Amino acid sequence: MATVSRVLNAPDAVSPKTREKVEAAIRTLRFVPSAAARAINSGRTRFVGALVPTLDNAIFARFLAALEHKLAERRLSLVVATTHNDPAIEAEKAKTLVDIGAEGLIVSGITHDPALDDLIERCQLPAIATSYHDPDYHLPTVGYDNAAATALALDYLAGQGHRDIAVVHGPLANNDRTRARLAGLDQVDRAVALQFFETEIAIPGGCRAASAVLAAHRRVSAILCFSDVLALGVLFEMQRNAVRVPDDLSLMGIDDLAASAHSEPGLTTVHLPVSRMGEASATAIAGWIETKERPAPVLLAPDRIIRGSTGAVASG
Amino acid sequence: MATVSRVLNAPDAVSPKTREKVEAAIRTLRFVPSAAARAINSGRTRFVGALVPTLDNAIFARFLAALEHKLAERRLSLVVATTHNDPAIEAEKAKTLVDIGAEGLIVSGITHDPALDDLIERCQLPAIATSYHDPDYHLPTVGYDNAAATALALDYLAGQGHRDIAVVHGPLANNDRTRARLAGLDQVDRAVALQFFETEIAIPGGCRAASAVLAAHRRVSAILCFSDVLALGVLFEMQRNAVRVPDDLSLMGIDDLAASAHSEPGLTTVHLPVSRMGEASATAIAGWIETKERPAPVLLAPDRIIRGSTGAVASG
DNA sequence: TAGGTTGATGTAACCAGTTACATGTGTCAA
DNA sequence: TTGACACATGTAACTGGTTACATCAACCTA
Repeated sequence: MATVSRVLNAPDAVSPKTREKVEAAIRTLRFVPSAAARAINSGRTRFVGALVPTLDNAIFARFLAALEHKLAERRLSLVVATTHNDPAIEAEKAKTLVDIGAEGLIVSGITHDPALDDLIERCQLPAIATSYHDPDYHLPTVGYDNAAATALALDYLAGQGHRDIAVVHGPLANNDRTRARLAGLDQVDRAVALQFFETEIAIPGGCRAASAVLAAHRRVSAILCFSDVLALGVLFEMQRNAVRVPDDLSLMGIDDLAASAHSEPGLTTVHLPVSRMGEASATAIAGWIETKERPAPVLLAPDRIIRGSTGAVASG
Repeated sequence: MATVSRVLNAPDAVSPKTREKVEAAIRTLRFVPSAAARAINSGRTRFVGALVPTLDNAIFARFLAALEHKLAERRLSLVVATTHNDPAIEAEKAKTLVDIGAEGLIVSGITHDPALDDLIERCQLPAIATSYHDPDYHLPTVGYDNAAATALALDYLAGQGHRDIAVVHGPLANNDRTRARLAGLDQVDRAVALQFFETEIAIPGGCRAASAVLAAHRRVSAILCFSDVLALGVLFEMQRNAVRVPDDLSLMGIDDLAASAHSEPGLTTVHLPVSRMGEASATAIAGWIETKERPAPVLLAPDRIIRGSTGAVASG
């Protein structure tokens, strides 16, 4: 028994001929070591859980891809669960992840069910809040400043002379990221009239919002979407209605999806460093698990990307 | 000890007052049951692993979303690992998943490293191959007939009078799905001249392929992309070059992404039922784990979706 | 009141490994 | 030849739960 364990974990400590005998026995007996038995001794299960709103938005897929990749480097696996922005589902799935042995948790934003906070507290579980920045939050945040991102966008549009702007955003319910982005607009010190359009964060949602913008009484010269997915939907709808972008209407997004760089016109947007966020989250949670030391919050700067979908308003 | 276990798993078997005492003790002692210890007894870890080529393509994200959802109904969690279409990485990550205790594996396609087959064999691990259909494969497949999907597409284009068609596809290396789709073209019994363009499966890949198509000596009247992501890239590139779709060139994809229904023009495509595939995979693997009985292969029919991106060739 | 039954609770074996420690064997120098 | 030491290997305790079984008290019936 002990020798088998040594062959598997420290082959050098066993003489070559015993090792070979054991290895032969392992093969003939089809012996497969039990992960649970190993876990009970090491206290390690070697996986962490990530709770994301959805996989349908490429922005989360990109985040998870980076997270998974970096975790794998630290020999950690990734369990994924989707919450559909419902704190109750999030808390429930978090419970399941803990029940199966997750060593840490990655969550989105800072709005959560008390049951989730309680779970993290009780289990003394390393947990990181992403897509958000708040150094005072009770969990370390790894993310960007959502308000700064929209401020960056609106500031640019205003700087281009736009005074009437439609803002297309996702549902406000249970979504602190969207609310923070909304709040960011107030940081811009310019005289701009805003009209707000709430819709589902998906291509059809963008299309519907675009129709609503076109149907609105007050005309706008630019549309700011809080997500590139929405902007892409808007772009398609504009093409359908023969509204030229950016000649008739400027369009700006936030996220910087892969598609945004290659659409026609290319989408002016604010790049959110979700890949780096995935890597930073992986590093933070892995470090926390290994050293037992809570990591510091990480703030990642968003970045304005100017492409062809925006133009200046002819003065006068 | 036994009583604590009973309070947690069968509260009715304990008298109310003992139960309360135990619950109070659990709270004050911050007792959290160990997942590993439970797993060692039940022999269940309650999670399965999925190995997908990438998360960047929305098609896999949609598959995983459905898979995760349906697994959750069966009280199973999902561990996700990406392979980048590299069989060696796939085998390595599969090993990691088994090491941490995955009760089953979901893989893509039927081209794998021998090490993976060996692992599945040795561990007697329930494993399902998706995105493919082959009733004779040594693992049960849950998927669609890739050859049938492209045949459906090419047949439609040929029926619309197209005789010169460009085929834009992803890398052939290590990708049996792409090769099967290529083989499907031969099933179409029509006189059609095909030109092939291999590129990376992503929007920029589609853009580059589109440029290549436009630069080719021989003109085509239609482009068939083996993936909607590619078709979207092609569409953007055509817009950039003022090539009208479908007036100047018909464009057809395969996948039916969310974006495809709402692009301008809407993308004619072959719908691949990846959500149903996710659900069916979840049902199959969960059933296999619970009943120990290997499930039957599942064949899901692809479906032609005609939208605005294709048109008939004017005869003569 | 004795005996049977029921329900609650404690005891200890068990799951499948890891690891500290004890034992055994072989090599080498004195 | 013997003691010292290194190295290999076996033994048993330990991880943290679950569960079969034993025990015991309370209640009901004969």
